[in-house]
Amino acid sequence: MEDMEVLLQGKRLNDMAKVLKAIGHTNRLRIVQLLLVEKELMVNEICARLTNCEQSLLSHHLAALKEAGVLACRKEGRKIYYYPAKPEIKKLLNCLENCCHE
Amino acid sequence: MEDMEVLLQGKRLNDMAKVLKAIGHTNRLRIVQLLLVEKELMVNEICARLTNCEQSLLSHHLAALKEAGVLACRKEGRKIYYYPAKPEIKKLLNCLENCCHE
DNA sequence: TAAATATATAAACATTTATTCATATATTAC
DNA sequence: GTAATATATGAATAAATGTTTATATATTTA
Repeated sequence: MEDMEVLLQGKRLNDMAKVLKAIGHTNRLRIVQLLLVEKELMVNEICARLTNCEQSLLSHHLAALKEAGVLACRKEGRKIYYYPAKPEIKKLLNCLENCCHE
Repeated sequence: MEDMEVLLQGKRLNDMAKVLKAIGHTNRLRIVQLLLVEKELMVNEICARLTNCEQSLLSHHLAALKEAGVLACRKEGRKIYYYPAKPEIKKLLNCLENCCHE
């Protein structure tokens, strides 16, 4: 019972750390902010708005953000639109911004 | 002017990513949670509460968290107490927890 | 169905971050 | 001032993450 609680805490911590790792990267953070503002964008459009992030690299970033549960996507023909996976993401980013006023 | 805004954004993003990187690690996240609950703890006490984290490694972790502006510390004799650097840290962790209900 | 477009994937390599281990510093106690 | 305690530091190594490059897949268009 105690064991189980410890394990759950551990899993929870892992999930939390995973989200932090996913967005703890300048370009990935920028991607998330971009999608919070624009609601959703296709890969191409995201790529165009970033610096130092070519197609394949962006694809890796998006996969990481999706895997961490930060972004989700939907397919429309050959285009794929990415968007924030849940409203809590926006709140998280707001809190983060508040943490970083100098 | 525009240049400056871009740079400031860049710096802001960097600071934000820095905080995320600092706490995006299971044991460091645990440290922060611990200190949010206990208000403050000396290094030894933190060490005792963690698994897989010997003195020197903990010291490196604490330095990283301090450097990122997540923790602060005060010295009392030969003991050093660490504590959350600002109240926004607690809010950030709360938001993070909300992000990770499954 | 061949070419073009949009995106993903996988392997190789580069860079960063985490961990260990040995040692240093500062403070207190004897 | 020597020993003990509490913590930090630095260099070496190990492990994880980021980036590139080349190629694959899926969809649409001609």
